[in-house]
Amino acid sequence: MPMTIQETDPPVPPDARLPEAFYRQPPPRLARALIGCRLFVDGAGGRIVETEAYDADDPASHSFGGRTLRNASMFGPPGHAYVYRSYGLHWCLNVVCGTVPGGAVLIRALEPERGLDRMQARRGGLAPRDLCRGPGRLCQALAVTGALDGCSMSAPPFILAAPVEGVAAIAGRRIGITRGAETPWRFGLAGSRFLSRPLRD
DNA sequence: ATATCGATGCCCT
DNA sequence: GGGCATCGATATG
Repeated sequence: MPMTIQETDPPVPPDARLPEAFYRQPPPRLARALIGCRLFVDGAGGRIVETEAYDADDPASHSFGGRTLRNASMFGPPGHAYVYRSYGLHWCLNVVCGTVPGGAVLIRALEPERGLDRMQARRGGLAPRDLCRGPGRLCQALAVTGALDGCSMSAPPFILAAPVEGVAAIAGRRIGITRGAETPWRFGLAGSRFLSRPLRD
């Protein structure tokens, strides 16, 4: 008989919905606040361990040059998704936020907790550690595509829930950008093994 | 451990 | 045509 992993999913948080005001804060603050939150897409996902902030005054941000067809969701309501295609092949998920238009938080990594079997099936049977370690990998594991661009994070298929335990977040420089590289708007859960890379200044 | 490279879509000049 | 908010494979210390 083949060795199978029996899933022992922890319970879904009873009230997943975060208040609308939660998303009305500047991207760096929301990026920090999202560390430790739980993100599920159709029940698959886990604890967010890595984020990055972007805003309209930021040369690294897709919203920097103003509204276009691709970034239109960044100028829509806070608390909705901005999903874009990266390097022609990957998808990346952001949470739109801020007190002015053009802000978003990129979800870069999470610690898988629920739906391990589905995530592994989508990711070629990789170990849990490698399922959601990076924004493109995370979207593949959770089946996030452009079809979810503009959708509310407070409605199916999304669940985004506040942490149930204390969170120690640390900051560093963002990854994979050329402009605005000094800005320390990358946040990570201290000590997590599920980061895409260690946090660096 | 770090470095380099190719794949690939599409927005923008 | 240039430039990516990436990934996986390969090469080398």
